[in-house]
Amino acid sequence: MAKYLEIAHQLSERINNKEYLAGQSLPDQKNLATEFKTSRMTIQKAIDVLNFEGLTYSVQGSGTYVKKNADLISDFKVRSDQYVGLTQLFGKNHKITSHIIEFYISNPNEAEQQALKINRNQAVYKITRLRYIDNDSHALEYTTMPTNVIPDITEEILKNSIYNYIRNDLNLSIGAAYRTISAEKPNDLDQKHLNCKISDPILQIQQTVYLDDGKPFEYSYTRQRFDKGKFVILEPTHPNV
Amino acid sequence: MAKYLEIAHQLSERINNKEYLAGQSLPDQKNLATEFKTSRMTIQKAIDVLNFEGLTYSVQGSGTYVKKNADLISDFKVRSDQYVGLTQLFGKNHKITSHIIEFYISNPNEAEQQALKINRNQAVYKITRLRYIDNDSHALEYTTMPTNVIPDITEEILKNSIYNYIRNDLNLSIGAAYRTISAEKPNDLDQKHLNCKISDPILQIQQTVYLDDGKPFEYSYTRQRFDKGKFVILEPTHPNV
DNA sequence: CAGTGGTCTAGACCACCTT
DNA sequence: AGGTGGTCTAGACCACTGC
Repeated sequence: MAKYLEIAHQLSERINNKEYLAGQSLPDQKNLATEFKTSRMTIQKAIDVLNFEGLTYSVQGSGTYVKKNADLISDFKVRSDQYVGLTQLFGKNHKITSHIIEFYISNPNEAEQQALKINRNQAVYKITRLRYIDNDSHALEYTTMPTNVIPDITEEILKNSIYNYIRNDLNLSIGAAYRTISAEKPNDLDQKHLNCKISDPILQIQQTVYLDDGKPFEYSYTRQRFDKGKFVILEPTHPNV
Repeated sequence: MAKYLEIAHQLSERINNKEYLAGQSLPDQKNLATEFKTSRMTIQKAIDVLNFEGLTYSVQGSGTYVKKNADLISDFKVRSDQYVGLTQLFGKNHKITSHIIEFYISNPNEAEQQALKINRNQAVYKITRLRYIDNDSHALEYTTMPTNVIPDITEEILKNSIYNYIRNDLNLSIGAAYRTISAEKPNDLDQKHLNCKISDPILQIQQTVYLDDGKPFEYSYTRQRFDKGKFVILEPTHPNV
């Protein structure tokens, strides 16, 4: 492990242990450099990590201070060591299963072509799954993936987690995600599969997900009954640039 | 302007101008250091900025590559140079106005105490506004702010933007935001003010917003009719740590 | 193996906050 | 003025990739 990460880790433990108190400052960089027997640049890289994580913030000419919501930040970080497929979001304490409603190969429509940056001739998987959390039908998921980017999907994979397949078997790493969240009226399929009344709103998350290198590999909709889930985000500050 | 930011800026322009093509690599750090007459550390800080912004990514032992969705990233960055009050999100091309429905000082309820980290005796502003975009009623906003953190709010301020007041007049800088997005059934007030039927879903954004130093200053709900807006996010990768 | 990015050093100067 | 963080240097060694 790099020295600066090691130091960042130790400092964050001190913050968690209240050795450095919220609102108060850390020792100055020169002293930290002496204590950790390293150079100031390395201390600064460590502090950059803490600042990025939102545990601390630095004021030029004054010092580096522990944020007053440092605890919230740490909490959230644990919960969102994820990447959003349902499996990641709920996998720890709950059992996720899937029923495959549709699964076939076809050509992309215009929205899909645009989002996935492919043309009409590039075949895509079309996947419709009903997802269960602890045997309770939870969400309808419509997924489109180009066959050349994510090859050889099987029903077996769909019954578990596509994301685990992408990461572990295809050994690809997932990058950014672009999401649009909206409230919708339930359509016939929602009412049938999600067991909802005509007056029950639907929370829809539409997302395009990209690989590390920026290539889009998934265009999907997830629809769930309004009382079955919320979407949570922590938006950090980025005082950069 | 710091040299590394200047270099980052120039490199990002080259990416926008397709001098460096998507999927291809930048010149190596040593050459860039020579070109910009600087040290490798400084080049690396510049590249860190690009990587952070999602324009590029680096692979140890191989090179630094332009992401294939670099254009999407730049686009989004422009649109979200914000901070989420409605004013920021829509202010450019649209006229935002507000009708004040309620505005008084009171004591916080339990949820507010917890979110704002205050006790029952700390007075808070309670603000209910109906917000218009281009004279079209768009959203109901329920805001709670501690009077000691954000003092001297007036009706005049509420008719415009609280966020501009916080930034420009109080000279405070806004930090992270924690949001929960959900779909809800319309209540009586929604139906009255947002002109919606009982079957029209509501998109609700509940947020706690923090200052730079981590002190929470706003706990609010924004409710809008399902067909009046969506919530959009771009979630970057953070391969750190 | 050569070439790349990742880390680290020991010091320097600057910009800014505090008093 | 003194102390703090922000930047920068010129070089070094290491870890990894890809031929």
